Amino acid sequence: MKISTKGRYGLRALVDMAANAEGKPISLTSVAKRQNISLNYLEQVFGTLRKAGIVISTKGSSGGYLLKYEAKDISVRQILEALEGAFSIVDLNPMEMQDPLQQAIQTLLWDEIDEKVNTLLETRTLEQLVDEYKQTKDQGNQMFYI
Amino acid sequence: MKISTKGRYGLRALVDMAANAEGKPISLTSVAKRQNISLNYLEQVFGTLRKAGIVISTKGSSGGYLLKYEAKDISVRQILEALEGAFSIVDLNPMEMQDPLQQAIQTLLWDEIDEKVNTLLETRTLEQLVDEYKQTKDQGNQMFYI
DNA sequence: AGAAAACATATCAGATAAGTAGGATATAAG
DNA sequence: CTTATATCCTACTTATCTGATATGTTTTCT
Repeated sequence: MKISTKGRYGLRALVDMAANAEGKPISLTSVAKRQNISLNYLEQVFGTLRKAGIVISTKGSSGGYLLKYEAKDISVRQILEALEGAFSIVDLNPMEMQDPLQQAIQTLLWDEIDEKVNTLLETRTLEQLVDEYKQTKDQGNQMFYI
Repeated sequence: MKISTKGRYGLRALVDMAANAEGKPISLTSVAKRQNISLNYLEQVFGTLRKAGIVISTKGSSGGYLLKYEAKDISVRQILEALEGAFSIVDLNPMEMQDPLQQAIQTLLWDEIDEKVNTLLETRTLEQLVDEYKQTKDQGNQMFYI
């Protein structure tokens, strides 16, 4: 019941991208360096993000990736759904679904969890993460200027 | 990011047990039949539940399992924690934890999800599930008596 | 022309999940 | 006192997923 590294790394890389954006495409090489993630692995992740319509790419020298929409219009749910599939706390096998007892558990537990989590993921945007990141980063740097 | 069959089957089996309780121990054989779960697998699951202090067992003929406490005093969280470990939506590797960006994501996302889910699991009791089950089961049976 | 980037597959080792198998031990019932 | 019915215990198996790594091909700016 965990979010895998694919989702975590992808999300982190996107925040990094958005935080370091200046209009021009950002290379995965630079993201990989800053975030200490294998370039090869990041390429796979961004392939998925591109196919999901979250980023756009330009090939060739001085190419790279850009967000397809503004950070405030990209929800965390979109991102994680692209990388991990839609969130659902359980994955029932056919036999379980027929069980009448299962219905009770589904209603009181799984459905409620799914709803709460999905609502939160839907609410949180990439922009919020970027803002929070910049803020905490600045706090960290302040100590050098006191 | 799923609850595994161990947790799902265990929870279902416990609700079944509680719903069919009459004071005397209930054998896993009967639970396995009603719930269509492999007896061998259930035995492993109930071994864990016993060690976690959720059920007590009596061996031998006409032996079986009983809830250690009343159903209203057993939270779903206790059960799932015994079978799956404490709920936490992510499991970070050491490198990630040091990342400053990670902190932002942790605060705005993972911590909030963990808190919401754990609160729900803590609130829901075995008794609630049993009640819901009995109710929906009765509704299903009513059609035969109209 | 050459460097730097995305893009595309294939491969691989390790971990985990989901069960199976086979017996050992305990105890109530007949 | 024997037999059936339980729990209890541990090892094994099989399949799938994860987290990469490796090796190139294609594209485009300089």
